[in-house]
Formats: sequence, structure tokens, C-alpha cells
Amino acid sequence: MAKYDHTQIETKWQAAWLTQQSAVVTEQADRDKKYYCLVMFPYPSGRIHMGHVRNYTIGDVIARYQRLRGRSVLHPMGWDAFGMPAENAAIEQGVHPASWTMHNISYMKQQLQRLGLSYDWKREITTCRPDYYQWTQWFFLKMYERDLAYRKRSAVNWCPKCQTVLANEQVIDGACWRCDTAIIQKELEQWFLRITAYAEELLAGCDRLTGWPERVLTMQRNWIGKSEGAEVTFPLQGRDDTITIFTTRPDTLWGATFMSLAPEHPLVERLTTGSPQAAEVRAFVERTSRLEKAARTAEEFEKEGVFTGAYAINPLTNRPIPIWVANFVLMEYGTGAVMAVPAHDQRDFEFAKKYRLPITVVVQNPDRTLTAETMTEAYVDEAGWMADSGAQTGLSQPDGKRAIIDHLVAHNLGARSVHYRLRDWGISRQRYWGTPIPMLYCDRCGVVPVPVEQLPVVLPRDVPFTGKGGSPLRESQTFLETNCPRCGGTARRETDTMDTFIDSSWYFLRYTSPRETDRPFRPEAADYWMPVDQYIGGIEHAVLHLLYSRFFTKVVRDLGLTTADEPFTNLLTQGMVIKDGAKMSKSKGNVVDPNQIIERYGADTARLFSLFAAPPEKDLEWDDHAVEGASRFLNRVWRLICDGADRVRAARRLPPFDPQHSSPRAQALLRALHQTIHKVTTDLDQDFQFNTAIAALMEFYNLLSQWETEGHAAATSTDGEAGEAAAHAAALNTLVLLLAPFAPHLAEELWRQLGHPASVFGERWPEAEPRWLKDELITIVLQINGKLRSQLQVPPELDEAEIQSRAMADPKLQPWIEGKTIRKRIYVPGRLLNLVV
RNA sequence: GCGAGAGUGGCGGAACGGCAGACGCGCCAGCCUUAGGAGCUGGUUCCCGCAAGGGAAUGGGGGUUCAAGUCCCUCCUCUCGCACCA
Repeated sequence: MAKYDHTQIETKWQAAWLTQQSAVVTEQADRDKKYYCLVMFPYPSGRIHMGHVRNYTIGDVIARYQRLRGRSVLHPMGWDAFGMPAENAAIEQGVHPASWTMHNISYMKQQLQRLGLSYDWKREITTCRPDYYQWTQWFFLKMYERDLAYRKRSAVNWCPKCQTVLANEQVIDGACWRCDTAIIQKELEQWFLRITAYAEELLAGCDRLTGWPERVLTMQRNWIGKSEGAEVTFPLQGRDDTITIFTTRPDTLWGATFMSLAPEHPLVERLTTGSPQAAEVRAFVERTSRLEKAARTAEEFEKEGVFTGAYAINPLTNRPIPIWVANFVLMEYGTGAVMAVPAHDQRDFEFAKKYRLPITVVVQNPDRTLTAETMTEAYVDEAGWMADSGAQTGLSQPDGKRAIIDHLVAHNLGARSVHYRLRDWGISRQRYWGTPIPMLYCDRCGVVPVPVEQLPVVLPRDVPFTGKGGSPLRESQTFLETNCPRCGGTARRETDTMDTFIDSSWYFLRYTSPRETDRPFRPEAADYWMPVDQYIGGIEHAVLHLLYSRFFTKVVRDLGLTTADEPFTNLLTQGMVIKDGAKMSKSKGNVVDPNQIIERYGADTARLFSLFAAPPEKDLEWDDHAVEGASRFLNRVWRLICDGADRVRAARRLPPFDPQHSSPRAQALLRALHQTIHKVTTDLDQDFQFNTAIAALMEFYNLLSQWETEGHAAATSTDGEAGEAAAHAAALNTLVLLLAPFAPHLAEELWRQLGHPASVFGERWPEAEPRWLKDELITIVLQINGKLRSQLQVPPELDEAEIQSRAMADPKLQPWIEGKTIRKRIYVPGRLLNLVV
């Protein structure tokens, strides 16, 4: 028998599949059969790593399985090709980002092909090519037209020594990663996308994404962070000015006894100018601005503040309340001003205790009457009745909330209001290797969009990469200087490029018709393929990429280009590949090179291991030995099939045989076979439990090889022979078919050896026949007081009374029931009998 | 800190609230072989016991239930995200 030569087999079939274009798809008349399987495209960092192997194998198993189910499967691949590493390579190695990126792409593409991934390479897209990014620019212009793109001042990390902007990743403990200089915050005019305009729809949509993991939806909901409440306007005492606050607890407004402002709040300066407190407040603001925001809001963090000397008027009590500046109030949330209700907010309570500010109870605990003097913590539950609240006194808390808002609205003191935690998306990057923002600045006309006909705004090649200075594009005179399309005068181009998250926010639409030259995609193609039926990618994208893609899809829909509301119907978030307890990384020296695994064991083994070692959503611990286990299994299957191939081919010449009349041995094999089909199918359909699907195949292999050994020992039985030959042939054929999505090369090769002239991937997935799924005997577990004491093997149709009487006669049970009264019997049909004595 | 998850043998992991540890790795014993990074057979949670058998055990503690890895409360540890890494 020939040895399992994985290299020869894999090379042969990869070439054949490529020639046959077996993964190339087009739109069919019958849209019901479409299936769009998408795995997050990679950043071309250099070479693929084990995380990619795992990722793309999962996608490939799903794609191949769906094809076997008769679906027309779109399974494309491309490159998220803009990004910082290319620019860093340019700075450090002097290689142009474009050549660095394109070189990586060609290497990684070849690596992916060696894994036997069934991509429709005719649809390959690369986001750094002008034929792609011109449409990224086009979307930006459409958003600008619709007021979804706008400019505002916003802070960036700035290294004063390198004179450059740093990404958060490039800031290590508050210092520049290149020169270790302490960074500062610098305000720049930057472009933003108005994702908040879709906050409500993005939130509501979460309820309909039933194919997404609940935890991802929870993170998205929390990220959007809707809170309902009211805006309330407080007049300032002795000034013709007001402060507006947002609160989710308008029911506690009667208890607002002071006010807290964020140190950054613009009123702070105005309120204190010329007052005796000015110096103290300024020092406090200065001190707080150096602290990290995360730390400032921490629960254990020491709450500190200073009095501004000014007072506001509580619009319900009409009493003056002092205005403080507090370190735990952030300008980003709400309005940057908070009404402080110490009786019913823990932070306010601690603050009030520390600075001896008044506390008024306005929501009474129905279980235990609260008094301001004896409280040791705030009463924050929203389940009480209103106290000391003027006209609202005595109302239930929800009624009180409604009544107070009505009062505010009626007296023009405030309004019902909704706030979101979600902020608009800052997309300006002061970097070269990204999509240029297609805008111009004209001295006469101001901010002018580049006309659509002039797209793409192409990245110039002649740019020096120094890692210093601002946007590198500023250095290119040919790029910078242009004419204003409105007045014809001189204008300069925007030199910032876009956040690369934009490139990946619409690529799934481009795949549906990737060679369109006069529009981003063909709407009919998008309507045919979209939404993506199964999206696969890392859990680390739970919020940003997945939220941005949803946002883009809704914008594209509102532009009338697609009818899809949501981009991804089902989402599978898979875990990382780790080794020795840590994420594989060059710096830790724990990387495993996929090339070496493929050379030594073959792509099928690499695929099988990465599917078998852990369920897809969990982290996968790399284990060299376990890889050998996967390899061993494939070798065993190889030998078993090669061994039996002659008999399988011969069995095809036998007359048709009714398995119902075959020997018990043959029937036992068929029963195991159909149970395996059932297990593998449900594992693939329901939860992508590839690990247990493969375990089922291993179990079936074990049983089958045992079956054959016993067959040899019993020589050949007379009347069972034809039935056993048929059962054996069915077992081998089906085993290869079930293995095909996981180990496609091996399965294809073995399929031919079993005498089939055409590809295994032209077959239909087998169906488990219900009549073979029932066992001849089932096990009933016998428990005494919930503890396992014995078991019964019984035919499945046996009734409860018979099982009871057999149980009572069971000798193993006697010591436990002798001389005891049976107080209760719990019978779970087909499973167990529990006697409580 | 905020938000979201996870914790089961020596290891990766299985287990509709109903037999804890499927399957695989590793290890042990045996067979085969001139040899083995090959193949085959059997064993392998821990403790007591020659055995039959019994007891304990799913991060710690508590609870619900005839029955808890699974549900509830609480604590601990680890992982991911936090808006300029992609």
C-alpha cells in the first residue's frame, strides 16, 4: 500500500481545484440557495500565523460543508492593506509601504493557498489599491453631502520631540515609544463621522441579531450606552447665565444640594475669574488634567473638589446650591455638569460627607426609613416613594419621575432627554499609508469636496518617511497643491488620511461585484448576496469593527444602494491561538510557523488539529504532541480506506441489498454510521462544534476498524456476506464524505481510490436515516438518593412499571433498599430511575 | 476603573439540570520490528482495598433541587475590549 504522501496529494488537488475553479461562483436564478461565508480579511503583516490558520480553516469547513449541502457559496478573500506597520517598516527599513505591503500579500496568498482554502480568488480585493479606495473616498463624499462627515477640534497624542502624532498603541506609560519623551495632548481640526445619528437604530437592531453571540450584543449595547432621563436648566445666582445638566434621575431633583462641574467645563473659568477662589480652582484644574480619565472615575479613587464661590438655583426648591469642581466629573459624558444628590448617589454621598455639604432624602426606602444624619451610604434603589418633594411628595418613584419631568417641561426648565455614551467616530489620521480624505481647502471657498469625477485622489509615491513631523503627505508638493474646483484658484489638499477601519467597513459589499469601475458595487449583486450568512472573526472586534460595519451598511442603505439593514446575519467569534499560556508573538518567542507544520504533517493535519483542539470560540492552546495525534488519525483513515478500497469497488457490482435483512453485525455498523452522520451534521449545523464532530469521526473509525478485525476473526459468514459488504462500502464511502470539509485533500484522494470518477465535493452531504438512529438496547441509570448504584440494559420500548420491577430485583440495589421505605420515585423515561429512601 | 467572558484529570477538552472525564495528547504495560519520531493491543481522575466494592472530586464558600460542572448568591484567579493596533 502506498504511504500517505501529504505533500504530493495536497499539491495535486490544490492545482486541480484551482484549474477547475471549483470555488468560483456567480449569481443563480434560485437565490434561496445562496450562502455568503466570510472570514475577516487579514492585515498583510508579513506571513500568516496559527491564528490565521485557525480562522480561515473554520471558514473553509463551513464553506465546503454548505456546498455539499447544495448551496451556492460565496467565499471570498482579500487584504486589509492600509495601516501603521507598513509605514513603520518604511521608517525603520527604508522600504516603501506599497512595496512592503504588496510583497507581503503575494507571500501570504501563497501560504493561504497551501492550506487548501476554497476561495473564489477572482474576487480578491486589496484596500490600498486605487480601484478600491476610490470608492472609500466616494462613500466619504456621500457622507459629507448628507452631513454625516464634519470637522471639529479634537485632541491627539503628540510627541514634542518627534513632532508627530502617536497612536494609543505608540504611547507607553505616557511616553513616546520611539524616544521616550512624555507625550502631550494637542488639539487639531479633524474629520468625524456622525455615527451617533444612527445610535438608536444600531441599538434597536441588536434585538434582531439573533444569530450573534449574546455577549457581543451586550457589549455593543453597553458601548452605545443609551440612558433616558431629562435635561434640567439651573439658573446661576446673581448672573444672567444658566447651567444645563443631564440626569437619569430627575425624580431626585428636589434633593440636589450642590452641583459638580468637570474641571474642563467652560463655565469654570467664567465663574471664578476675579473671585477669591480663582487661584485654588486653577491649581486644582491643572492638577486634575494630568490624571488619566479611567483612574478619575474609578470607584476607590479619592473624590476631590474645590468650591468655585458661585451658586446655582435648584429650580424646584428655588434655593441656592454651591457649585463645585470635582475630579470625577468628565466633560465627555452628559453635559460635563452634574446635579449632586448625595442621598441617592454614592459618589455624591462620599463627596458631601468629605466636604460637609447638605444631604436631603427625597426618595424613601419603603423597608426602612432613611434619615440624612444616620445614612452610611446613598440609597440608590429606584423602588421607593417620594419624600420632601413638594407637590410630588408621596408619589411612587416612577410616578414622581414622570411628574417632575412634566413640571419641568411645563415651566420651561428642562426637557425629557436621551443621552448616549457612543461618540462620533474620529477618522483623521496624520499618516501616509491610508485612504486620502478627498477634501480641499481653498482660500476663497473654504472647505471644498473633491468632485466625484476626480476620484480617486491618489497617494503620491514621492514622500519621505522619517517618523517625524506631521502628516507625511504635507511633504509632497505635487499632492498638496491643486486647483479649487469651484473658483479655479489655488487650493491645498487635505493631508490627513482615513482610519483604516473605514476600509474594512464596506469590503463585504465590494466582494459581491469586485470589478465594478463606475460604482462601489452593483446593487443587484449586493442584494443577491447580502447579508453575509456567516461572518467569522476574533472576539476582539466585538465592538469597533462590527459596529462600524453595521453603521456603514445603514448609511449605504439610506443612499439607496442596498436593501440590507444589517451586514452579518450570523456571527462566530473565535478565540486566539496561544502557546505556553500566552498569545503567540515574536517578542515572546513562542510562535509556531504554519509553513513548518504544513511541510512536516500537511495542510490537512494543520486544519484538523486547529479544529479539534478546542471549540472555535475558546482560546486554543498550541501543543506539538496533539498535532501528531491529528496526523496519526489521518494516517489511520488512509490505511483503512486503502485497505478496503478493493472491496468497496467490488461491492458496487453486487445487486441492491435491503439492509433490513442483513446480519446483526451489518446492522450494528449501519446504526453506528447513521449516528455518526447525525452527530457530525448537528455539530456543524448548530454550534460549529468542530471538535466534537471530529471526535465522532474518530469514534466511528475506532468502531469500524474493530468491526473489521472481528470480521476477519469470524472468517466469512454465509448469509450475512452481501449485507456486510454493502454496509462496509457504505461506511467507508460515508466516512470519506464526512471527513471532506475538514481534510479536503485527503478526502478527495481517497474518494478517487474508492472508485468514484468525480470530485467528492460534487457529492451531496449524507442524510441520517431515523430508523438507524435508535439503539437496540438503552441504559437506564438506577439511583438511590441521587447517587448512581446500578444500571439496566433494556429495550427502548419497555414501560415504567417493568423497569421498576426489574430495578427492585437488581441485586446491586438490595443493600440500599433493604429494610428502608421508598418515599419517592423519580422516573425520567429512557434515562433514569431515582429512588428516595 | 468600566464593559464582556472563562475556570472540569498530568495536558487540550466531553457532558438536553439526570452515568463527570467522550475524543485526543501524555504516561504505563505488552506485542511486532535489525531499528523506530512507525504500527497494533490493553490500562490510565484521586484516596482506601488483593478484589468485590466504597469514599472524594468540576477555582473557594453558601443556597435551590429527588438530582448541580450546569440554576441562584458571594468571593478569588485569568482572558478580551475601552474609541489612533488591526
